Amino acid sequence: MNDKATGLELNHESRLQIEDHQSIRLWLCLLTCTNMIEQRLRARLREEFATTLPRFDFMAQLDRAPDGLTMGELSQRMMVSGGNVSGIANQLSGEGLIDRSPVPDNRRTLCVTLTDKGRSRFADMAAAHERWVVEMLGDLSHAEHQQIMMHLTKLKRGVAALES
Amino acid sequence: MNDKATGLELNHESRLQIEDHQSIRLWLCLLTCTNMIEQRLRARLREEFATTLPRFDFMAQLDRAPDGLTMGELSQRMMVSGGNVSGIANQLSGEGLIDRSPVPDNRRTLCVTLTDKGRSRFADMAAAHERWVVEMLGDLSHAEHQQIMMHLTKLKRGVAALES
DNA sequence: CTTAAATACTTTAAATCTAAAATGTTGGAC
DNA sequence: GTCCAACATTTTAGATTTAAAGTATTTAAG
Repeated sequence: MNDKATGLELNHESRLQIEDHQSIRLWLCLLTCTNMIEQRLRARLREEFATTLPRFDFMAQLDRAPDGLTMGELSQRMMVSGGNVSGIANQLSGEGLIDRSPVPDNRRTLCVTLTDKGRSRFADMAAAHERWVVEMLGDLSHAEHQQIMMHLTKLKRGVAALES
Repeated sequence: MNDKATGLELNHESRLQIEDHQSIRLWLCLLTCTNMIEQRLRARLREEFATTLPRFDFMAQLDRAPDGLTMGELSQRMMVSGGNVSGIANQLSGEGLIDRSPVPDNRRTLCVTLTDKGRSRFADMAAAHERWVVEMLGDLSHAEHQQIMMHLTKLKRGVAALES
């Protein structure tokens, strides 16, 4: 189907191979980009705020959801295991940065929210975090941003649509 | 600088905010994509080959470098700490999948290569891995692949060029 | 009502990962 | 030659992460 796009005439075997290598290369490129950015953010959060990326992510999710989130929702949105969320919640709760309050009509569920202290602590970190991300991605123009977003969104939908 | 590109007239404050949010959104999109793909690959490697992504990555790096790699090179290419590489190397060496041979003119350095057993074991996994990646990224056309690669490569260079 | 399956969360055990210290090696500077 | 900084790797200690088992609660079927 891509023969027309490339204008090359290749037999099935070699075309398939090329397609495969292309996908692998794209995947490795994606992975490298993400790792590079992640490591820089991780290092800066540690140096300047003595915290970790998952802890920051946990608070960011809560900041985006003013009504609070359940542990399960946090696990889904952070894309980590439930046990992991429990552990981070214990830390942050111990430091007075979040509250875990029972939900009236379901005693299994906990609603997690930022405390005032947590919200103001997060605000400082978020401002720096945003500066760092803009510093790293700012080279790209508005149009390029939109193009990549469009492609990655399509990619994301394709992956999410797969069974299993 | 992007005012012209967007055609919108925004004051500095709001334009900056929008730019920031855009970079953040792009970063989160990138992160989500990578995590989704990574989790699927991780699960499949575990289910079908009883191995982990870092072990696979370790062997993949060696497969791509027939002359072998030093521990330091492996650490750099895998983007993980040296200690981590040592640990995985111990595992794989214990299973007879890699060799660690001293380098004649530098007794600090070890040259790591795949054994025949390691190479054939990796071949099976690589074939499946390639199928999985193509299955996930195959929705995109050749042209789209190239565009994303181009943008991500630019992004990567931008990040790598930053000081510190 | 009773039971069983599903849900929300926590705990546990094992693997992974990191930063920092330790070990051994090399290559000049003097 | 001696010393000292840089290098390549391993070890260590501690934090993070995961899958799976465990606990408690809810839902719904019989």
